Amino acid sequence: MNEPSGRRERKKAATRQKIADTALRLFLERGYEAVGIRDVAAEADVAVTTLFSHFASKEALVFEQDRGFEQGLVRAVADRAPGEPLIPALRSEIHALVRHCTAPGAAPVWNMIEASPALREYEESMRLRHAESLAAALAADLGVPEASIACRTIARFVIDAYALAREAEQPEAAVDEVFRMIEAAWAATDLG
Amino acid sequence: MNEPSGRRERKKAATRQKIADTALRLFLERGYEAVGIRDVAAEADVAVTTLFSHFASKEALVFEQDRGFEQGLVRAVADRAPGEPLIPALRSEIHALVRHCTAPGAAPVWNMIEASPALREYEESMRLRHAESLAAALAADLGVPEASIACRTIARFVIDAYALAREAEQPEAAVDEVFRMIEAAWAATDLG
DNA sequence: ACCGTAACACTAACGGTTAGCCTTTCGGAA
DNA sequence: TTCCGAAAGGCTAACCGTTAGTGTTACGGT
Repeated sequence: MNEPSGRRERKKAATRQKIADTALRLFLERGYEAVGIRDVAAEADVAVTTLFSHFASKEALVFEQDRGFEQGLVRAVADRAPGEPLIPALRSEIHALVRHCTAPGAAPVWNMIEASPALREYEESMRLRHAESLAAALAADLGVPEASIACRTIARFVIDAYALAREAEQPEAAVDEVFRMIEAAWAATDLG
Repeated sequence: MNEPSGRRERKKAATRQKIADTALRLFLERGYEAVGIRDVAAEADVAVTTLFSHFASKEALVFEQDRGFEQGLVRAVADRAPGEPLIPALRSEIHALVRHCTAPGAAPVWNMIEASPALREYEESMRLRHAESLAAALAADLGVPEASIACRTIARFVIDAYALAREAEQPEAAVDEVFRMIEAAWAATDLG
């Protein structure tokens, strides 16, 4: 009934990619707010409704790879080397994310995001989702109930580290500074 | 040129209050999404544009007292008794906020907020603003630069405590649990 | 060869938000 | 007291993101 591999899947993926590429190009050329959904759809040669069947919102066009970030975090916990302590594993994952975002080529996109309140707000709500996924992964890894306050707290703190680093002048140093605090917070729980 | 006290100010405040009261009443009666801005404006007997000159968005109608929360946090730092340690002062402020939100009479409003993604998202972005104000207050109180990572981190953590407590089954206990972690994080900084 | 359905298109609208422009009303200076 | 400037409010009309409703095409599995 399923087993995706087929022409359909390829076409769908191609359409999605074409929309995302077109959107990002237009946004960078003319500015995020100056480009309307109808512009993107027309330039990508798809209907507006098609665009929205691939992306839930205009902002989602910019954060196309959001899923990767989320899965990276979860895997940093679940798939870490046996015996590797939790917090350092998370720290290096956050380091990787920050490096990815501060890479030279990525500057224009992140400038655009910082210039748009709508995009900043969307990113924050995205991070909330990431924190919840991470909390679930932590709870699973530690064998405690999902609602565990300690897990949810650490998850939020880790996401905060990413957010704070992104706004800092020296992102890498900021990650280390915040993680020193997280390490202490973690040690203060029953679980640490 | 200014010195507010006048009939104009009173009328303006009255209009604002009337709009907020009407909006909250309609939202609770019919549900947040089922009530349109035009409904609120009509029922409050003002023009839509007038409504938007008092409130920046539909969501802002629900969080009318947002300012009070923000100032409370800042004052908890700035106006605390001389010699009183920082973190406990923040903890009792958060306790007060949580008690305020979990008060019996407030339940319908918070249920409504939890039921609406738009309102939840707005609340989160509101908290971001609060965290930034708190970070500034902390930096001022401690005599460190505004950009100080430690201040910004603690501010975020404190706001997280509020957010986590609001979602917890036992909000008061959650506040204490998170603040044990914050205390440890604070002690791990240069400032603590 | 055929059927079910996923992908896409088109039209219209809805609802929040804003721009442009005009009227009223108050506060304070002349 | 009078009058001017500005603030508050109003009206109209639109913009823009988003969705519902309704088809149409083309692919995949049977």
